[in-house]
Amino acid sequence: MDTCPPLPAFRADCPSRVVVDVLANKWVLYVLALLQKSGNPLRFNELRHLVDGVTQKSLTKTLRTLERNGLVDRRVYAAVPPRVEYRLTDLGREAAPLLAAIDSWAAQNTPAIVEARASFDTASGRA
Amino acid sequence: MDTCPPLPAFRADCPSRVVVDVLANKWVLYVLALLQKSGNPLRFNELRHLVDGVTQKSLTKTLRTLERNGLVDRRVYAAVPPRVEYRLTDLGREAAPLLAAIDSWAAQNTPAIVEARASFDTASGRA
DNA sequence: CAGCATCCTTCAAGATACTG
DNA sequence: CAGTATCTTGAAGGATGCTG
Repeated sequence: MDTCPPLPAFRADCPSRVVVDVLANKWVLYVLALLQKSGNPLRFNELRHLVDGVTQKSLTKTLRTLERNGLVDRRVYAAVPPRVEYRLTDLGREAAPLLAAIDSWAAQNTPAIVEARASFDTASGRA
Repeated sequence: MDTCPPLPAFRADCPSRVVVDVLANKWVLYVLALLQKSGNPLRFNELRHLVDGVTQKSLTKTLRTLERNGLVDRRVYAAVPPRVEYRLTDLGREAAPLLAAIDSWAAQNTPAIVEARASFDTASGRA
């Protein structure tokens, strides 16, 4: 049930597949990594500006998905103006470092990737 | 250049953003994780069957992307029938464990996620 | 402030057929 | 075997306007 030996989630009918589908997403990665690095709960508009380039619609959808999958806790405060805070759940606190690690690795290895890309493009572009 | 303090890749104009965009992908995760767990090079159709559910088109595109970004090496053998092997580059060998870790975590925590999801759905579905 | 609703575009992915 | 080419669909994402 919880594992699909020998290779988790590679089979389409494996339950963990849907979990990977949730996590292997750009905005999910940014939101979880940011909530972790922040250490504090973040409000909707805080996330909106921290996750540069995300639209309100995409962020809403991302946060709903994370909430639905038990990775993020959405807390609404009865106040005017409205105040909604998002924080990692215990489950989210486990997953976030895995995604943050990808962001860190990406940042460190961007030059190598950019170089590989340029090399590939020139090799393909010309004979 | 390589880092965007204090939060890598969260700004849209940060170069590492494109690297995250490559890695935060379902098929990329599976291909890299499989190549790592295999330890050996894998042929196109081997990957096609191991990554259950991927279409030939999507796999081709995924592999091209990985090759272009220096994560996978594509080796063609002049033979009949044609033989093409894919293996991790040094860069790919660094990145793969990070993605494999997500797959493992997903497999281990699927029950919790499924439960959270059911809980959320019943709470939303009814008053 | 934190969203939901709507419209519209685009572009990624599936199905299918063909080739070096 | 390992792809490429084409067609079609449908879901993701942007823009805009409105609301509790």
